[in-house]
Amino acid sequence: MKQQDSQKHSSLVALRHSAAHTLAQAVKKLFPTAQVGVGPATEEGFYYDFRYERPFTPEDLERIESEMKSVIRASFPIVRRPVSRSEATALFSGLGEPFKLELIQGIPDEAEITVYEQGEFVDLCRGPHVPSTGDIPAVKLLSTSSAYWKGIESNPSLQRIYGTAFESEGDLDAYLKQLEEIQKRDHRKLGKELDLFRTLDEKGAGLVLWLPKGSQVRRTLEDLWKTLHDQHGYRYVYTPHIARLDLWKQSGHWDYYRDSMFKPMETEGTSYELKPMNCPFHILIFKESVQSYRDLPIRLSELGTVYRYERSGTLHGLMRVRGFTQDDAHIFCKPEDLSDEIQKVLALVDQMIGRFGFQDRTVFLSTRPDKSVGSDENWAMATDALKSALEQANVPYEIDPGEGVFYGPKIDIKFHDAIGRAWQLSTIQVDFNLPEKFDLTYRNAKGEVARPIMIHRALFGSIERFFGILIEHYMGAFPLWLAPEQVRVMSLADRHIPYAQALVDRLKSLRVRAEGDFRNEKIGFKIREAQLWKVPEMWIVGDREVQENRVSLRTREGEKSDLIPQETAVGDLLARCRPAEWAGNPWP
RNA sequence: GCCCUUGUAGCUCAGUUGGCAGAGCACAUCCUUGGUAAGGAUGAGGUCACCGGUUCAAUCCCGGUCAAGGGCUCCA
Repeated sequence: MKQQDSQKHSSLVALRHSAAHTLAQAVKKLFPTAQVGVGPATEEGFYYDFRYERPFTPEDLERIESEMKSVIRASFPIVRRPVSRSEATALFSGLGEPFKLELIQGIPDEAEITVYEQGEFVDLCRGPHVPSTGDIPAVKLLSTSSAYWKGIESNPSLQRIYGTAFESEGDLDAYLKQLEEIQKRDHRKLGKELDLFRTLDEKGAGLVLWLPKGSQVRRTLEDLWKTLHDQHGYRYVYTPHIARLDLWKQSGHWDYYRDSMFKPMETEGTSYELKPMNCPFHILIFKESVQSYRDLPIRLSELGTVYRYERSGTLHGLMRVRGFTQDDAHIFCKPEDLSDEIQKVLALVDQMIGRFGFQDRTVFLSTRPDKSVGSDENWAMATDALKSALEQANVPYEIDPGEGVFYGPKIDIKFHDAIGRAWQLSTIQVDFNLPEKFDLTYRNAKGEVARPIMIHRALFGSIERFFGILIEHYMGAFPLWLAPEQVRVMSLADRHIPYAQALVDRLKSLRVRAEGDFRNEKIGFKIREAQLWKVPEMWIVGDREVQENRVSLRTREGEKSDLIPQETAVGDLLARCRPAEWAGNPWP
């Protein structure tokens, strides 16, 4: 089964790669002065880069696509031909393709050089390809953008044309449906429609305004987070948003992280810096409060808001912002406790994230990067501790070589949402660098001075980003326990308002997030509106309900149950509307 | 930051080949008191992102700035 999957995958790669060549062939035919860059298959399709005197327009794309289809109809055989270096150089200099010549120069001496020909088009390429342009059953061009030659900013800017190709029209249609689905779920669109958040834009790009409804969701998340962290032995702390630049020099952030930090601000001749991370403050708290091994491990947690300078072009809704709140914690422990502490974090990750209904989870262990600090022994010890924790917790994982942070290795956990997309949420990072920089010590059981190890960890990653992910995952329809408005009570006519208002008041006093819609509108109108706001439950009140102290219920999904006694409805709601940790306790 | 595209009412979007700015929804007032996704009427609402230039006249043409969208790169 696995082998079949991988065969299918590699044949799709060849198909898309051939589609990319076909794209280049079509562009060269319609725009003979265009020069070709590279054109690989990607995860979801393919692209090809061109240098041309003007940008390609959507109309150009249509013409190019129909030209591609005629190339496909012509069924040109795709022929592989090994060539000598001098032959290749002569060929592409004759064609006036400087980028291809540059690629040839980059091919090692001993490597074979091959070209692939289809009709009048020839491309430097190592393959593989499908046998004929006729073997591309379904292809579509999607968008254009710019990209630097070889992805280097100082290089010329090329125009990239994106497309995708599939084994069948049906597969292509399914893919296009998925794209539509992604657009429907876009958290920026839903965030606006549902009044969840706004970005400051002209008043501050990359900064988030949490509107009341979004703030309510955040509050529920944060309350639950704090409850779980209390239960797991963390101590909650608050730290400032700025500190003197010296702190960031001592921590090493100024050396290693300066490009992502806002510029320092001068006050009374002293430089202050906006915090990009919470860790140095937690370290200062450690120094204030720990002296003995008996105090360890100490777990300091904070929903700490940090500010990082992100280049303007990279900002994106809630997913990439300049001010965000980390669900942060730092665990300081004895070296021998490291693996144990990591296992505890893994368990907490599952307990916290497990309730959101993500499909599954993949775990990556990232090892030492090129740019890093610390001794080989420390890196080996920390990496081993992460491995042994994963193995003891029976968590399967993949190695991500060189993707660790500069101060230590890390575990990254990705979760798959309702439509299968993977999001990196939780991260667990071992750090032996900061404890040294700040000379953290404690007395061990033998009375010796020892150095603690530090673990940085976050479950959500950033609250802003996690909220964005949740909006897309749930398509704005938050589950009852998380919904900003849980119940909307609606009056049928004005004479029902006193009963309905009393019902809302009762629910509010029980800490249910209930609102009333008593406007002078027909019930159909109110229901439509509540549906559009994705309120999970609608409670409808008319003559029959008032007379018998009942309510009629309708859920967001359209299920109805009429004339439920109020006591039953309220009791049932209380049992469902809160996380299990708070069951039976309306005042978390 | 760079390339391309875009910026008109609270929202979604028309529009003017340069001559007083338009719709739907939302909002306000009134009529209607209606049983599970839109009852009706009236009204208010805009420095056409911002700054400058060309012109008798600029929302429209030109330049710049800011921001958003799609990418490159980077990442929570």
